[in-house]
Amino acid sequence: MPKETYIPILFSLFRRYGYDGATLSKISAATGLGKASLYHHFPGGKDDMVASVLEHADNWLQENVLDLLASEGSPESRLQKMCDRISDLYECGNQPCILAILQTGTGRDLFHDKVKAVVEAWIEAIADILVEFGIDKALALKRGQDALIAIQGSLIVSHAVDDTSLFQRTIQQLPQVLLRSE
Amino acid sequence: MPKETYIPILFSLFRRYGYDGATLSKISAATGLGKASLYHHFPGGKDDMVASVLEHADNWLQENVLDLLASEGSPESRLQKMCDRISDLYECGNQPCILAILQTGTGRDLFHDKVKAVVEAWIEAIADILVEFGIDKALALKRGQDALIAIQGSLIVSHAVDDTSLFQRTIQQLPQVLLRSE
DNA sequence: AATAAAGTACCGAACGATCGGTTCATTTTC
DNA sequence: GAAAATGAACCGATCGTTCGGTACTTTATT
Repeated sequence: MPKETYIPILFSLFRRYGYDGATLSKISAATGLGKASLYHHFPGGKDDMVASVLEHADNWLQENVLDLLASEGSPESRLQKMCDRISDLYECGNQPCILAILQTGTGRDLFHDKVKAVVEAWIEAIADILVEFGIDKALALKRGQDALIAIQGSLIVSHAVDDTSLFQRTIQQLPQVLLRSE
Repeated sequence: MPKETYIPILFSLFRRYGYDGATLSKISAATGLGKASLYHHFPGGKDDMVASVLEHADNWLQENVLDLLASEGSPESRLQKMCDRISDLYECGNQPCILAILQTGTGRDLFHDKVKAVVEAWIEAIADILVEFGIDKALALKRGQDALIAIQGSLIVSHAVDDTSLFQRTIQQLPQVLLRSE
């Protein structure tokens, strides 16, 4: 099996258990691969696996959000589509965000720069569409930040209180919150 | 030294490294205590330490937020004070939230119920003060949730992009956002 | 077309290091 | 002197990692 086969499995493991919690034993069991085989696909070991997962997430964001936000259609419909993709990514609020998870423990020191770059790109893409909509640039940037805050926060709180409707409500009202004139 | 002496150290270790990342070696080094001494104060081992930290955080929340929100003064000033305490707790956005951290890895399975209870109590305390202010009960509950979402989300995003002004801005505007009539 | 060489995918076994946890003799404190 | 607190050595288990090697497919050489 090619290396790409195991990326989704690694992705779900790392965002569930974090860098320190996702042990090679767990990874071996989940992928069905022996530890030695894992090192065939990812010579750099666990760090290599996380880096591959992050790269995969970066590509996903580019294709499903950034390109989408820069495409044609009304700002409302584009933001609406983004929210749909986001809801898929986090499985309606049932799955944590790898970007948030990787800010804890050993993972933070190793991948902070990459996480930062991805989050910043995301924020700027949202800000861009708001500027295009006619919103002041400084305000657009703040709202882009607020969008990420709402996404990450609703994921955290939804998991904490075991209620994904919280995440879904937040995502559903996100487009109008971002586009509101006030 | 009494056991309480080490709670703040454990607190800062666990919210920085998470359950799996905060190893006994790190804890021993940070507290200056040998493992035997740690097990004297916390016979239940690491789980006992985390439970004590969570209990400490629960007490902190009770004294600095819940009691405050239920005290006298205008809703604005009480919410304002809560935001000040919150800013202290998270050191102006420089420190993560233990409640968010403990939702990852091994810690999640062990402490999810306790985390859930603390977060729910927090949400309800905010909702109560909004009801007292004259806001509809259902809306007040949503805004209580939104408050926690804003706090947790701004912490995550601030750490991600290395900019605590994001957290500070969110906290600063929280009272008027919660009390807005609309 | 037959054969050699190279590459891909995988695994069992073991490595040294560190994990969380324990034991126990000794020191400190009152 | 009794009780609390501690340092040091140690436990089995697990950590991430490496090694040597097998099976199979693809490419290159003749």
